[in-house]
Formats: sequence, C-alpha cells, structure tokens
Amino acid sequence: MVEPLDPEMFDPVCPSSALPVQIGDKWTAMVVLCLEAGPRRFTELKTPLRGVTPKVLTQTLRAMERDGLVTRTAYDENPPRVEYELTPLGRSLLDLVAAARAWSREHLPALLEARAAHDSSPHASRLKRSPDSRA
Amino acid sequence: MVEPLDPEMFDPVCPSSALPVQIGDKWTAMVVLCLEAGPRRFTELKTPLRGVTPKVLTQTLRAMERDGLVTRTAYDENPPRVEYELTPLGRSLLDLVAAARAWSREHLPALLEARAAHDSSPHASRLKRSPDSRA
DNA sequence: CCGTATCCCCCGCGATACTG
DNA sequence: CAGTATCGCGGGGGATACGG
Repeated sequence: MVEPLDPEMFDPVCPSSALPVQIGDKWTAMVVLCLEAGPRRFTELKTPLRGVTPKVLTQTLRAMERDGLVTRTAYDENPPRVEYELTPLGRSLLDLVAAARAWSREHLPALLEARAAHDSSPHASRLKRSPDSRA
Repeated sequence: MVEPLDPEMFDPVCPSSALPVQIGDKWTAMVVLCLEAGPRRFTELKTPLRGVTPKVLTQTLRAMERDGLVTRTAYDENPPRVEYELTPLGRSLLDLVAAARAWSREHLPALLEARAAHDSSPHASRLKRSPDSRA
C-alpha cells in the first residue's frame, strides 16, 4: 500500500489555466501525477482533483485506458474496489510532466508578469522606420 | 535573412490530434518551431501552418505577444512588413517542445497501437478475484 | 501584405441527479 | 464505492468576406 494522496497536491491558487502546457485532456497530467507512486482507487483520485465530477474523471480514465496509459482493475468484492495504475507507457509521460512543471516553476512568473504588464498598459507596438535612402 | 520555411515541416498525415501534449493554444507550439531560426513574417508563418486562417493565426500571435513569448515589429514600408520573433521567454519553450516531440517520436506509435487495439476488440476489462477466505 | 469583421459549429467540461 | 444519465454552456477554432 502506498501513502495517501495529499488533498492539496494541486494548488488551486496556481493559475494553471495560464500554464501553456497541457498533457492530453484537462486532468490527464494530474492523474498521471496521482498515479506516480502506485495504484489508486477512483475515490482516492477524486480527492486531490478537487472539483472534478465523476463523469469527467471517468471520461479521462477511460480515454487514458484506451491509449494504453493506465490499466483498470476491478476486484470482485463488496463494497466494490477498482484500481487504476500507470502502464510503462503512462510512466513515460512522467518525464514530460516533470519537464512541464520545471518550465512553469522557472518561467511562469515571467509569463504572468508580461501578461499583467501588457493588460495594464496601452500596448505600445514596436514600429521600426525602414532605412531611409535620403541623406 | 534566414532560410525559408519548409512548407511541409508539419506532416499533415501525422495524427497530432492524437498527440497528448499541447503547448498553449492549438498552433502555439508550431509557431514557436517556425520562429526558431529567426524572425518571420506573417505570410511566411502561414505557409507551413497549412489550414490556419488569418484570424486564428492573428489570435495566436497576439496571445503569444501578450504572454511575452514573441515580439511584433511593424516596418513602416510599402508594402507593409511585419516580423515576429521569439523573446528569450519564448525561446525557453523550445526545450519543452523538443521534449514533447521526442516523446512522440518514441512513444506515440505505441499509444496509437494501443488505441487501435482497444477500438477493434471487445474491451476485456481486467477482473481480479479477491482472496477467498474459504478453503 | 497584413490583417479585421461576422457568423457559426462543435465539444470539452461542468452541474445535477440517480443506480448496481 | 464506483460509477451512469441528462442537460446545458462557453469558447476555441474554422469558413467566408472585406478593409488599409
């Protein structure tokens, strides 16, 4: 058994909407991260992915299963238990997700700053005078 | 002056729709790639980005400008000339784009194969029998 | 050449409610 | 617990046409 997921592993304040990198669908990258340490149950995934509805999480997981990124294992028990686990192919995305997060950590502030500056000022478009042939 | 862009630098056959990585908007990553070697004009960008309408390309470039990824320089000439160029921040995306392309080269075939296999067969969901306590 | 201006469609995503 | 069923919207993206 692995450690429980941190319910706050995804900062809701973080403007990931501004993040110019997306892996698969909206929640795919986060699911990959949640599954990094080992298999997880449906409800277990829902916790850190605050706000995701069961419908959408199911859609995401089904799509990932279809693409060979995760396996779905249903245990014949009561109450029902279903576990999702990254395949090797799914694990191969971890590097990419890490790279995206590294970029964000390093450059997202600058991007956000540029955006704020641009929004709060009359966009001074650059104009270059072409080389004038006259003296 | 830099070399002209290869009109076929983006393979239309490549199912990039299946590619689970997206940088910014739909065309952002491709624009970044087009600007790698140096400044480019609007029409110059449109060529390899086959199918993009001027409206959408403008939207993309404006968004990138807002985020500090590109600079737009208009030359006071006739006919008009406008050049777009990557900022250092925009250049910082090159690594990420390269990483995404590397992942695709290495793993996209497997993903596509998994998808095809899944689509053309009754999805045999895994079922594990729970440890039976009876003898 | 370098864009704008409209119109419109699709669908990803969410809200809400219900079931084996 | 682990989903399914419905409904609906918002907006990214494309088609088409026009302007400085």
